[in-house]
This record gives sequence, C-alpha cells and structure tokens, in this order.
Amino acid sequence: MMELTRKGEYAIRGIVYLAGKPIDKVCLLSDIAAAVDVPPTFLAKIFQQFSKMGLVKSFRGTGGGFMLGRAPENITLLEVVEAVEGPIIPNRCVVTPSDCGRSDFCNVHPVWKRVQGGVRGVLEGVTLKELSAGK
Amino acid sequence: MMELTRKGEYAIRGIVYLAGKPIDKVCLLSDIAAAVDVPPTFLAKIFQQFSKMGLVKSFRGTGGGFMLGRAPENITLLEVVEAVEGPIIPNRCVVTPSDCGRSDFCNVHPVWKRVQGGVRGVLEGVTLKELSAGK
DNA sequence: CACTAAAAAGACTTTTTCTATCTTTTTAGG
DNA sequence: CCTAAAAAGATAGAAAAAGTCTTTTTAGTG
Ligand code: SF4
Ligand code: SF4
Repeated sequence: MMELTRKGEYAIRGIVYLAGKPIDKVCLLSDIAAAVDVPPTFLAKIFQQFSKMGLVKSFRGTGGGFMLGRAPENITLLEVVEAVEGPIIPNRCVVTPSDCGRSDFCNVHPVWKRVQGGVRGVLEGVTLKELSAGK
Repeated sequence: MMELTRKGEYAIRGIVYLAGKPIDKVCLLSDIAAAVDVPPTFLAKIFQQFSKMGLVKSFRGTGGGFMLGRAPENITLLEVVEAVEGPIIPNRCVVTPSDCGRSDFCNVHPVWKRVQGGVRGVLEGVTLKELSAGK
C-alpha cells in the first residue's frame, strides 16, 4: 500500500538533480536522464508535466533544455510528488465522501483524513534545497 | 498516490462490522458481505487471509461462520490494513535500500522513512473498538 | 451414514494502471 | 535551410487489481 510509482521516483530524482545545479544552468534532458539513471523517454514525459506546472522551465531547439522554475528552497517535495502522482489520497472517500453512503456515520473516514494530513505535512516540510544539499 | 485498494477498504468494513457484534457471535460471511456491501466472493478471500493471521476465527460446516479473533480493543487498524495490503511502504528503498545504489547519499530516502513512521503511527493509534463504536 | 451448510483452496477472467517506447510536430539557433 | 532539442500523441507490453467460478474440506443433523 501507499507505494510511490516509478514515475514519482524518477520525477524526484530528476528535479533534485536540477536543484543541485546553478539556478540558471540549462540542462539537457539526455544528460539528466543519464545522471539519475532513468529512461530518457520516460523522463521526457515527466518533465513535460513539470513544465506545464511551472516547476521547471523548458527551452526548445538548439541549446535548449531544462532549468528549475523557481528557487529550490521554494519548491517542496509535496509539490513535486503531487505534480506527477496527483493528490495524496489514502482513500477515495477523502476526496469524494458521497461515493460511499457510509461516510456520514463512518469512524474510519476521519482516520484517512489524518493520514492524508500527516503525509502532506511531512512532504511539505522538505524543500528541494535540502534534498540537493551535498551530504 | 498512496491509495488504499478496494480490497483494503472491504477488509476494514468487514472486520469493523464483526467488531460491532458481541465478541463470541458467529456471523455468516454472506451476512457480513450484504451488511457492508461487498461482493461475497471477494470478501471470502479477504477473510481467509484474516483467518490465517488470527485476526478472525473461522468455523466451517453447518452453523459455521466468522468471529473476531481477539478483543476489538486489541486489534489496531494498522494490523488490519497490513494483513491484506502488506506492509506500509512509501518507496521500495525503505525496505530494500540496496535496490537503489543511491541510498547511501540520498537525502530523500530518510523522508520516506518518516512518512512510513507517520502513517503507521496514525493507524496504530486506532483500534477496532473505536471504529465500531456507535456514533 | 447420508445430507446439507459453510468455509478453504485454487484456477481463471477481466479491467485498470503502470511502464516504456516510438513517431511526428513544433520551436529555436547557427 | 539545417540541425538540435523539447512537445505531443499514439501505441504496446507487463503487472496489479478486482472479481468470479469450481472443487474440496470440514462439520453439524436427521
Ligand atoms: S466506509 Fe468509511 S472509510 Fe470506507 S469509504 Fe466509506 S466513509 Fe470512507
Ligand atoms: S534515490 Fe533515494 S529515495 Fe529514490 S529509491 Fe534511491 S534511495 Fe530511495
């Protein structure tokens, strides 16, 4: 249960790598993929998502590539994970209680809310800056 | 990410139902399934797992059925979830760091440990007794 | 003992999600 | 115009989830 997918893992590796570079350095996707050991075509898809959400900036054509969209201390792990995995939802009823007719009287329901809050709290407390810091 | 499967959801519903009955009451699987709105054949598989782990006791043949294996105040939600979903593992490296050659110097790795601890903590703090309590 | 009720066990199917690749298009620099 | 690089979209294979069906074992009952 609760397992991060490969996509999520790859996404983190890729963007943490970027965060470890000078903020304005433009990196080739192929270089990033090689450095973090991820299939380049897969990482391309991931970075496209990042780009749409502004987490990274992309440049096409010759001399193109990717750089971080904001300062690494202003990007949390939560944002990165949710960008590619979607929101943190331990159980469907957390987002749509109406799905389950029991949510009104269900004592389990609030537990999932707490789990959600806990996980989000942990991930929100970590920035790319910290993650990329050497050692 | 982190979504409980149907199996997990069904498992909780089923065992919480049992927890709401007198401890020594034997319930038919078909009755439980109807009461908690779960496909009976699917719930059967789930309860077989519970039975192997001692979370419920089963009785075959005429007059058979299921009852709770222990007092509901001694069964935590964590046990129930892990019984059917397996251990809470936010990322594979939490259980086998060797899978990923980066675990030694990776700053993300410890975050997943914290997530794991947080989720386990929440689920461990909830017992079937509380979950089955009316209101 | 024969009959019936009920769970256990195992095989199997269908659907969905994940993982990954390939091709074509757009953009930009030289 | 040519080349480099990302964007977009289609597709395919593998794995996991969700659910069903059949057969077997166990146990009570007349
Ligand atoms: S039964 Fe409770 S925990 Fe399960 S889906 Fe419904 S509201 Fe959520
Ligand atoms: S890179 Fe870090 S977080 Fe990702 S699998 Fe390896 S050790 Fe775990």
